[in-house]
Amino acid sequence: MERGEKPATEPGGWLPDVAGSDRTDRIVCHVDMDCFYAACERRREPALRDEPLVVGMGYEPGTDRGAVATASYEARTLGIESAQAISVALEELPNREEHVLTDTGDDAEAYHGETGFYRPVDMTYYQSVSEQVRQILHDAADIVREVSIDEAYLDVTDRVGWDGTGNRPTAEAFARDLTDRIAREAGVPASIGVAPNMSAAKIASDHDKPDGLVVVPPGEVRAFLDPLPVEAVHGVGPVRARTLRELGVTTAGELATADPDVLGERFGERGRDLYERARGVDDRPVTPKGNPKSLNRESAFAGATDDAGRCREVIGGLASEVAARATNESALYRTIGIKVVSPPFEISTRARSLSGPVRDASVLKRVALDLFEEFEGTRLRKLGVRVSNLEFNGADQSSLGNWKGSRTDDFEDRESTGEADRTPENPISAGQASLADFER
DNA sequence: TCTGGGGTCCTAGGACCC
DNA sequence: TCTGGGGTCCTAGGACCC
Repeated sequence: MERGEKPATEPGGWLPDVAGSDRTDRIVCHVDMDCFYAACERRREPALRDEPLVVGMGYEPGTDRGAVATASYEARTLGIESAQAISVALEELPNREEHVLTDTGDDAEAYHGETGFYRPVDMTYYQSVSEQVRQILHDAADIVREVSIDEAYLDVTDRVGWDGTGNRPTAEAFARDLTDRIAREAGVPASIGVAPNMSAAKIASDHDKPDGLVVVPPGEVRAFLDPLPVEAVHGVGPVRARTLRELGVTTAGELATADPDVLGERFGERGRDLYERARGVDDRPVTPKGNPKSLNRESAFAGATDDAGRCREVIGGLASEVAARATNESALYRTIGIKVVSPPFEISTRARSLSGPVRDASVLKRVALDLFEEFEGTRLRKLGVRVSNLEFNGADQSSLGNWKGSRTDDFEDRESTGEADRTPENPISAGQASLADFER
């Protein structure tokens, strides 16, 4: 391999030329579940329907711990927002004699709600519902990209027509059928946006939630986007919105007619993207989701602690969990990192790369603890462990890279002997390398 | 609104290489 | 020997998304 040349199996590396990537007549569908976690809870507990419902994690009655993951629309009208502290959210719920299930399954004495409910996140269950939805989507479209547990893009160019000519259903009929089917078979509501590209489809699905169905045909994209606030454009959060406001840009239409050079100056590469998205231009092809780029586990203390022993314990626990996930995903990692958050909310990260990919829980743990040393005794509220620079082997390798062939079955759970390690520049094996790295 | 957990992508500066 | 240009990798931090 020439130096600098990326191995072809590199996750997130180049993709083969995907037919249709630069077509302007694509039909892209964005499916977005409405309040997915809350909808799942209602599916198995119908009494929660039409009630204000807060789903959160980490809540401990009487503390500020825990944040809202999803609030039902009924709860939102009461002022409850996602990411809000649960203690605050519960105060917004009207009172009645009713119990609230806590994360530990006990009734919380701290709260007697009225027509308001709290349920702890149950990811395993939501995953199972998500899987049902996933199967429906794959049945409905040839190309599906799952973005998250409750969101996916579909390229339905070959199955749907804008105007319904030929034997194809119209975009609207297709989307209507799809939401009906998801509701019927998976038991959860969805909103759908259809447009000529991913960005516009995403904005469309968001436009009329819940239970929305918005179709934006090719000729109408600009007219649809222009009046929307810039925040509607994917990639514009609070920080960029403020910067844009300083430039006099508050709507997507204004962003679309802003000076692209100025945007490039302020936002770098992203500026160009935002500009194009606001103009309704987005050539990214819908591609199936590849392998993850990093795996990470983090956890917050109730309050903050400067107890180094306790922190080391947590780091060790998180490291084991990350290692287990890596095994689960057949991932090898070359970079190990930690994240520490100190009050009020200062985030620091540290990372170290090994000379070869490994999958070794003890190395992971030791490197993580080693990186943590510099923070020992510091007051911390949160800790995290992460692995990145991942490589995959085995049958779960998705779509790309398998053709490289040679390195599929020569290692199991043992440490990697990845190809990269056998190059002339680096003849040592990954196992040796990782230990040498650690001791240095 | 003082903040949970799991991710992605981009940027800037430094080390290092030819 | 104090000096060019081109490039990659690594780390740390930031913004954003769900």
